[in-house]
Amino acid sequence: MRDVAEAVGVSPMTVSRAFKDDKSVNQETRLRIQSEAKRLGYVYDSTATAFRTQKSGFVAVTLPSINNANFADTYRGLTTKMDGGGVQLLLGATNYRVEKEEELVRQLLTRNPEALVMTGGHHTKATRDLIAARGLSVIEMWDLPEKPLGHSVGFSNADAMALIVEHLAATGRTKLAFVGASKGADSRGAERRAGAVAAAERLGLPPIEMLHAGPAPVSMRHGAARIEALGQGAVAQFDALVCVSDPVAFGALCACRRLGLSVPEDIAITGFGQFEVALVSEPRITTVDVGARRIGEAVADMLEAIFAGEAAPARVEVDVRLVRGGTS
Amino acid sequence: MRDVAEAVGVSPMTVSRAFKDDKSVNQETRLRIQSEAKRLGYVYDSTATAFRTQKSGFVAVTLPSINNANFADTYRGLTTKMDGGGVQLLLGATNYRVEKEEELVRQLLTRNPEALVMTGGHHTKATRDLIAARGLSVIEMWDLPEKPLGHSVGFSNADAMALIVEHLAATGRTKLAFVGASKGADSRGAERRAGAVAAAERLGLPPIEMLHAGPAPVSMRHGAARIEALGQGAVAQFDALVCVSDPVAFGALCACRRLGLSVPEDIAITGFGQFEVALVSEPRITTVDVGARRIGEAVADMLEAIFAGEAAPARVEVDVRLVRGGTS
DNA sequence: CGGTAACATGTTATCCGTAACATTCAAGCG
DNA sequence: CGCTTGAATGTTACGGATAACATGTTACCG
Repeated sequence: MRDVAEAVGVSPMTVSRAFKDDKSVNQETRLRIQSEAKRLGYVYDSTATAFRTQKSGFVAVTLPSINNANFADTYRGLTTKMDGGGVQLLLGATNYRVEKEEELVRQLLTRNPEALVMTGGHHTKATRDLIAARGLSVIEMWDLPEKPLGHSVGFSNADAMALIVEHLAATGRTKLAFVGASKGADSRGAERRAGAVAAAERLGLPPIEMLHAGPAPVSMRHGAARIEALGQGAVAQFDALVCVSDPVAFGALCACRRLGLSVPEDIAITGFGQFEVALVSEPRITTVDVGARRIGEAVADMLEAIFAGEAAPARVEVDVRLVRGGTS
Repeated sequence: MRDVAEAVGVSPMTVSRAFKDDKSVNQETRLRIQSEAKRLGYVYDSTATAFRTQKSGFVAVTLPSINNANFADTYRGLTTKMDGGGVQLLLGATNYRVEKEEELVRQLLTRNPEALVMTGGHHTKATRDLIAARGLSVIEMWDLPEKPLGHSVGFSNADAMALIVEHLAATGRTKLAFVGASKGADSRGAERRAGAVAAAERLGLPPIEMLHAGPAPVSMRHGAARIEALGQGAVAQFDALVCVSDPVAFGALCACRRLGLSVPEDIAITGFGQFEVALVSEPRITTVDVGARRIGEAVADMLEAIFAGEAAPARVEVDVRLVRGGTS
């Protein structure tokens, strides 16, 4: 920047101003500076700016996994809406583990992000302390925690799953099995399971059988493997497979087909999250649309308000709705 | 850091050393510093370090889309292998457009990344100039460009697609249609199409019909919509649908089922990329395993070598192999 | 006991923009 | 003509960590 300043014959301060939208710089001077900067191959250094102003221009985001179309949709909603806002997203994956999240948050915080967006409402104590000590704006998404750290955008996984169970009960299904990850790993999955169990009890259905498809994250192959391993006889004892997500449901659907069970005649299958596969598969999978993308957009709106110094709502609940497909 | 130094009764320099693996710090002093830092809630500031040392600790990565399981796998391969290496990935999505890529690279470069990993080998001139002016280490992945900017890790999309066409020809299919994005948008898709066309010509097959499923990116729904829109009669004129990717193939498979065509008896369907859906669907989809994850891992190895100052290979070709499923 | 190596810590200057304040100059006004 | 005002630019002093060099301290040697 000094070089550019000397070449043009002004002070570095003027060059600095010329690169921002400071209107006090003479138009002609600005043009001369810009052309000279280009000629010299000068590239503005965000690092120095971040250092001097103590504003990094980063928003840190944690996702359980990048390899999940739901979270990817949320991320896309976020990026698309924030595009051009002058902030960059700094992404990290927790692999569904709060310990990994803690490590990640620690790492992300060293970059001085101006806000932190986390997926989920379960964190280690150290994570919470780290954040609290900072006075950093926090948004938790995908859950609506009872004790939020700051803002939250999401929905109740338990209530959303109850929609499914109510629908199955209303269509005469009574012998339900829940297909999900083994206990503990994925908190959203656990809440969905709890929601299903509670809804079944409330509706007077027999207890739901638990089919563990392995440690989180579980996807198509795990759903398929679990059902195929059970075998036709065991699966046929149920009249509905309540799956923790659409990919798992799809896996279960394919497995049922291989086992010679027809869906939905012999057995109903439901998913969760409205992944693309649920909309396209034949038959389409009954699921719950949780508006993954809208969550991201709502978070972006909230961030915008926070940065503008406006009052942002502490809690935004996004709508969820049952989407009935051909599998139930 | 000064606060911590004062609390412990040492100079800031000693604190700085204690946070690195500088062995010259007394073990006891280091422990005192660490406990005091923890007590005071001190968090190391990467921004200042990046500024002072002129090393950002960032590796910039561009992907066409985060919403693609193949690229997500590559990214996971990258992160998993680089974990603990002290560098952070700075991710951006180009939405399959070189102009967006240019803007993104411009933005990423202001953060002084120590290396730049880009998906694909097609860039605007401005992008190439920006990178050249920096003398930055570059790795292009997923393609093997004729004129690479630096290192490259990938495979020939055309050759990989030829494996599919050869397989179809060997199993007696002759009336092929290619289902992909409309021309131009996605360079990898375009290369696959070109590869299919060339292979068909070489094998003496009739020219491949082009079925455009819309602008890139195309996924399940686009494949399904294109085939359903054609109708049973038109589709039945072909004996194989060569799809640009597994999701498109899956969409086509579901559409064929809806149209009452049986796969593979009436028509064969092939995908590309070995997405999970290809492995799980019933029947499984014939595809090409391109080792998405291995690409990421190979890039990580290359980065490691580059940072260690070792000689890294300019070009790494990953193996691809045909994976035959039940759709052909 | 002087000398030296090995270890542990301190001092100083600096990375590059920019906030805050100071200055210059021309124009406009009573 | 003196004064004010606004536009354009300059000056100074940082931000937090660290490279390079300097210093102090202990241990051990012949």
